[in-house]
Amino acid sequence: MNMDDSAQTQSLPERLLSTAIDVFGRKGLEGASTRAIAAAAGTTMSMITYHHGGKEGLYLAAARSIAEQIGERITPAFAAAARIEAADDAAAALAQVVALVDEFANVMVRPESAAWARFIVREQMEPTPAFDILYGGVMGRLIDHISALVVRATGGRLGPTEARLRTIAIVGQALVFRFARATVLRATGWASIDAEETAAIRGVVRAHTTAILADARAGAET
Amino acid sequence: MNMDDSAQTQSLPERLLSTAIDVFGRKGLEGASTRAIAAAAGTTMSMITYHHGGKEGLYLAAARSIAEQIGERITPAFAAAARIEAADDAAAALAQVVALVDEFANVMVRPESAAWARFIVREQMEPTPAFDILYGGVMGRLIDHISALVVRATGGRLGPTEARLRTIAIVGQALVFRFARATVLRATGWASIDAEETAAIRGVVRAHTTAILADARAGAET
DNA sequence: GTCTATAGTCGGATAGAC
DNA sequence: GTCTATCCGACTATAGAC
Repeated sequence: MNMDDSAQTQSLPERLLSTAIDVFGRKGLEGASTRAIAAAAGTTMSMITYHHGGKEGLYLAAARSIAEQIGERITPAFAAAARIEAADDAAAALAQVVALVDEFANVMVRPESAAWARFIVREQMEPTPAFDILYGGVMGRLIDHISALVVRATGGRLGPTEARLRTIAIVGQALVFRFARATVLRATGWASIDAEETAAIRGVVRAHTTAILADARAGAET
Repeated sequence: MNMDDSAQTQSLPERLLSTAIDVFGRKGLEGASTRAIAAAAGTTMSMITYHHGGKEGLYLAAARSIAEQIGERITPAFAAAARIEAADDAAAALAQVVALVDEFANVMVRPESAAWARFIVREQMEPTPAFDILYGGVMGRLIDHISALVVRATGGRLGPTEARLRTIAIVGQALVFRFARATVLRATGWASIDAEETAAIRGVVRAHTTAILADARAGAET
């Protein structure tokens, strides 16, 4: 239930926020108690009311914080993607999709993504107003950019919906290693996912993404 | 919060069980209240104590019920898979993986899977003793069979761990359409997933699976 | 800004009527 | 087997001391 070591350097509102992402992700909005969150953040429940206006306010603030953190990490990649989208070079677009998905897989297997991944998956299953914050803030843009690149990478023959479905399926390959973590560990017999395991996962996702796009391009040309 | 129309024909313990899968899936073990489950099943809380020995007992019974239901549906497919595993025919194995994943995708997009899919995803994120029931009962066997077929389909060069990683990635493509449903609807602009949408999703998953396996086989032969 | 104390609600378990 | 009534603990929110 504890947070990272930087807890000491964070202000109390920040500490509450990062703890909230973790605990809400594990227990859900109704399953998490404000007492437990406050205790894990080293303070008392009434501080949640004071700083975030109550449990609901803390939950929405947690969603905003997640969208912000992810946005900071991938905005640079979006700029590169936008350049390649404009260039209309299929080979470059394919390479960029593979690079983006590879980076996405890398983020997904790293422990930092665990807390907000759990939070996001819960919002998928039972969306609340927080889902709008997450989708509008980062998820929608990710799909927009990758699917635009997928269209380019396959020679421009894919319709927008099919490109989006293919994008979701491709990204799903990387996502599964985060949200089905318990199954991944059981199936492989791994105790944890460290450097070696990460490399194996990323290699598989890269190989699959390349194979899918090359095949889709060949199919489009026929 | 209501269940299917067959509620009238089910016995009270069965009604409690199917309602519990739905509500636990949405709210989680701690988020769901026994009063809410009992009310949705048209009875009172004390019936949960009587029939399942309390909230925890009901939760484990829900997990057993899920494993049982899925097991009934896929055991026939396992028999066919086992025959092809023994035959060692790469083309047949490839076709069988595509067929299994296609059927899996079909189940994943249908509304019946929604309730137990949510339940399973929660167990992935925060495993409880119920995870052992789910993994041992059905998930492990699914991965065992598909990965054995993947080894055959790619010419027998894949190691067991890589075959399992590839299997998880392939299955992840189908899974994502279930557990990231909210994002799928937003990204495509669909209001729901009916016959036409299901066909589009299955087409994408089939195409990707075929492309991945064909490429892996070609790579293994080099 | 941060804490303690308290009020009011809702949760799960159980006893007992039918 | 099913329900009602009740107990007790845990929860959120809030008032007020420092």
